[in-house]
Amino acid sequence: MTNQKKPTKTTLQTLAGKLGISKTTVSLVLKGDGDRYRISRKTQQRVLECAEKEGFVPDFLARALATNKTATIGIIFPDVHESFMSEMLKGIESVFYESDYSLMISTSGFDTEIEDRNIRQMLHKKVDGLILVPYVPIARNNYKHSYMKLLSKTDCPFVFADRLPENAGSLNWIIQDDFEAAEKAVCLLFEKGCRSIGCMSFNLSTSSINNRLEGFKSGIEGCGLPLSSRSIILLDRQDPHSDDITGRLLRDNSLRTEYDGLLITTGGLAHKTGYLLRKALPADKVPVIAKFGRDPDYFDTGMIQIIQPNVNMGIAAARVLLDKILNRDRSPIQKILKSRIIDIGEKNEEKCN
Amino acid sequence: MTNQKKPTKTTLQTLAGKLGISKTTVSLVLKGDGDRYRISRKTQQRVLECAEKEGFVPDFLARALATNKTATIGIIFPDVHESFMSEMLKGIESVFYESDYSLMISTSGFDTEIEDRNIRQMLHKKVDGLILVPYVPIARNNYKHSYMKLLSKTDCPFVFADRLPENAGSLNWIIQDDFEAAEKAVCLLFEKGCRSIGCMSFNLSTSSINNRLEGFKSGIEGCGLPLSSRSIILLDRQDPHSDDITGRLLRDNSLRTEYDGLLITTGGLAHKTGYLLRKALPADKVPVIAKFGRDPDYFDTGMIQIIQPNVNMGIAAARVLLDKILNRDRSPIQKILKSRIIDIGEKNEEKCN
DNA sequence: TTGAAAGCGCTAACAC
DNA sequence: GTGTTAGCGCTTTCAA
Repeated sequence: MTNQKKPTKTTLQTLAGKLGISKTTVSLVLKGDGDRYRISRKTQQRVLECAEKEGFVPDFLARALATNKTATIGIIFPDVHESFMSEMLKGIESVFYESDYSLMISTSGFDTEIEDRNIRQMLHKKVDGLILVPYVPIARNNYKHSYMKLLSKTDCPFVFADRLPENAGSLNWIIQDDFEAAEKAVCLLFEKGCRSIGCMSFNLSTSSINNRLEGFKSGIEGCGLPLSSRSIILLDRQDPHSDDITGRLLRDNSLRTEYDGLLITTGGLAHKTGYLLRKALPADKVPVIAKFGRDPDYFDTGMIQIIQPNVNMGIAAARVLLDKILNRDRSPIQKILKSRIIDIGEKNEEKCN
Repeated sequence: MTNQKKPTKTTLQTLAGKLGISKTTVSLVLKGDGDRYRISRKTQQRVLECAEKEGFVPDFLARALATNKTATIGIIFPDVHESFMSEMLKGIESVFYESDYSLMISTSGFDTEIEDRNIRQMLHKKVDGLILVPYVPIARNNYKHSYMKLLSKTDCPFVFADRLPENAGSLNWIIQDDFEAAEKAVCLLFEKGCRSIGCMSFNLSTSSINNRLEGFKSGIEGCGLPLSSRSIILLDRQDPHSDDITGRLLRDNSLRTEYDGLLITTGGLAHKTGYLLRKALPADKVPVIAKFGRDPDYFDTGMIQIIQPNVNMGIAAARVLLDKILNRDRSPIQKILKSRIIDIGEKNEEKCN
């Protein structure tokens, strides 16, 4: 009834007091190192029982301060809306769940300053490792990620996923086979009879997009088709109300009619383009479209889909990071995961939610 | 060249030493309390400069241990794939970004034990607050969330979002107007000429679904239509390969033909149903569908959409939580946010990604 | 105005 | 086998 505000949280000290032994012994036993330090079975037993009875849980912050470890992983995404975020996250979670790590997540909302700040914040909060999906601003060719300097001098292990910043040659990363996937998609379009194949993309100077464009070119050449200045359509704006795909398609007549096949490097752009073309052209004039990204469940777009290994990318990134955290070996690990191409009408497992 | 391993991290102590004053003074000044403690302007100036020069950053864990605050918010989602997660997250982030909080996120993957564990873990990690989107297992009518006990005895403020567990009457929560939205959607179907309106839903005993079902009934009665045992179709499985919508639609002929309007309580289910019905029936026999959830960009489903205020729900939940964290007032805050109904063919802002 | 010192609760090197 | 003790780096009360 008096100032019993504090239910006197059970601490190591409390336990030690109750048992009449020292904090050290208790700590050792509770960590499972009892045998290694040859603490008598009897003592161990008593400690365990008492801890159980008192519902002792070691204070996280105190331990973290002492060990400088937080069992927390930081993850930086460019944006929440990218559908691959949830898939990657699933993969990442599945790995870290086992080891009792928590995930601290932040998105940069397409703003490099925020991205920078978020990375700084995570390092400040002492995450044990970092998974980074870098954001690359559109149409700035020589953009340098300012956080690269920060990262270069941190002890905290990190791994890039999906796309790379500049100079990532000797760092850890997991990406997908953008080049090969684009190449194959072009071949598939060719097999379907397309002879005037174009490629449409946002003009992002990031590795994944670059690789897709290169893969496209290689595919075109591999099929013996000509490559012209009109083969690749680069969009400089993501804003639908300005000089982007809508405007281009409406103004440039030939753009609407000169292709019988189109490789589109991102899903959203593909859906929009498909939507516009279907509106603008008679059905038999709409080019065959191949695109990166999976269609939403239960919507048949009639496009060739390049399915990216997002869940696996998450798993791989998490595993690499865990390895770097646990082992002192800092030699870079780099992986390229395979995509899968789903042909038009090919059976795509159905999901329900 | 020698054992200079440690670049001797700058600490309060270091600074104090360099300046020839005490830690206290430095700490006070750096926290901005210099004036309040009437520390001389000159000293303050010196401290600030020195801290700047040395690039001093207070150690997060040490401060957290001392203050028992982590500037971290825990968020529990049932699953990453629910599209509303990314929208809510956007809202939540927008609020906490300002105040320099980090977000620790975990998903329970439709498993109540994991959900429980995750909450426990977040409390253990000393999050300053918790946003919970509870998972409710399908078809278990009397399910009790075991974490309610845990929460009842924690000091950590928390707020429920989107749906409520049992006994949430006196807790903080933000939900949406499921009842009214369902009711209105039914009226809209009626206005469109539907006279045999059914409702299809997963059989989840959670507040949001219950409210939608009640809203449906109320709407039906409001329109003067009869309510029969066949008005509501409850599905007990989410597994598409078992006795769920697919099976029901294929086996039960009348199910396919007895409705001219359908209210469906979740987006994924609606898309699947629409897909199946369009396949099974001639176009003029497919019932008009109203459903919760927004269609994917650039896909016209021809359904009435009930757009839920997900971003705002995130914002509201975050604000409430922040308020509870900063103020000692613990009286519950509860809000119901409005949904918006988009009629078939109504212009829906287009996005590009 | 400023400083000393007692925490916060745990870890780990070292002593007995 | 078990205990002592010095950190980890910051906050905060109290005294000067």
